[in-house]
Amino acid sequence: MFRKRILQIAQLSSVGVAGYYVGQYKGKANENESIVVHGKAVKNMPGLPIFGTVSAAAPYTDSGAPKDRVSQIMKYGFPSLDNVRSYDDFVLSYDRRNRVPNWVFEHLTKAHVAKNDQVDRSKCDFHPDESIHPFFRSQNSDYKGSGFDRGHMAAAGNHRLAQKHVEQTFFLTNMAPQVGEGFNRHAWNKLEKHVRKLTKVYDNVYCCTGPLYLPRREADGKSYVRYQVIGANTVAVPTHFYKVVVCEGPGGALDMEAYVMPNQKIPDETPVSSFMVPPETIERAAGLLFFDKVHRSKLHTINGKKV
DNA sequence: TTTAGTGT
Repeated sequence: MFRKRILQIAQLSSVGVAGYYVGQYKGKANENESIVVHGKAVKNMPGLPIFGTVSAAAPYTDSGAPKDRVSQIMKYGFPSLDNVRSYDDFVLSYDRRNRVPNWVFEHLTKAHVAKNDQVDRSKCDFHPDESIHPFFRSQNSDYKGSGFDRGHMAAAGNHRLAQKHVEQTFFLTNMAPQVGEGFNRHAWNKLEKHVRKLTKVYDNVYCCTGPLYLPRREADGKSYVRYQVIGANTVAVPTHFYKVVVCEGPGGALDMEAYVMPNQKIPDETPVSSFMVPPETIERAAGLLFFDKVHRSKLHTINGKKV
């Protein structure tokens, strides 16, 4: 059934994701499995930042090496630490290589998405984010004439509590090139509205959004990841976008939904639900773990199905 | 309604 959904997406996008995931989505979430870190078995506990930058940067002393060895090796600086940026109403990780976000995180409630006459989207302008090094910063000129929209990852309509909040969603750090007609302005917008509507049912909605670069089988039978880049700063045009949401009901019950949509014109009648995929699929493709602190067994449903 | 780009 999941495979069928992926196939639908693959057909829609002519992107061969199907073979990529077959037999894999059941493989995750074995919480009792031990993981070897620094030659020691470590229990795979949700929320333990085994793979995080923090642990990579922390000195490891069990080998008898000098405590400050890491700081000696890295004397002149780490090439990157996660490039996380926190704004007033959303948080993102910026992909300096592709000049688009890795992921953007939002917390939505009824109040955050409610209509607010004090907030005017039309007063907002797209701005380059000066906190990003100029080598990696995307500019409005990169998008101009490209044929692609500056597509919000954290949607402007999700941040209506204050004018300042909606304005911050217009930083180019929150943008990725999206097909406008039939995608950003239609199918993707429909998905964003669906997520906003979840706040009518749930007290809290946690939403993670980002790009994907999925491999596709080409004429020679081999798979390649191929994507366009635009502008002087070679901003990557993702092949797909994902959205993973966790919804918290009144009793603390958790439901998860996960979507992947191809960055292309999508027929208007296509239901949002046809883009549902197992969250593991996105995690494997993106190299990210979503809602790692939530034990998957605490989830009542994933994509509307009992776990 | 919300998502934007282009032309003025």
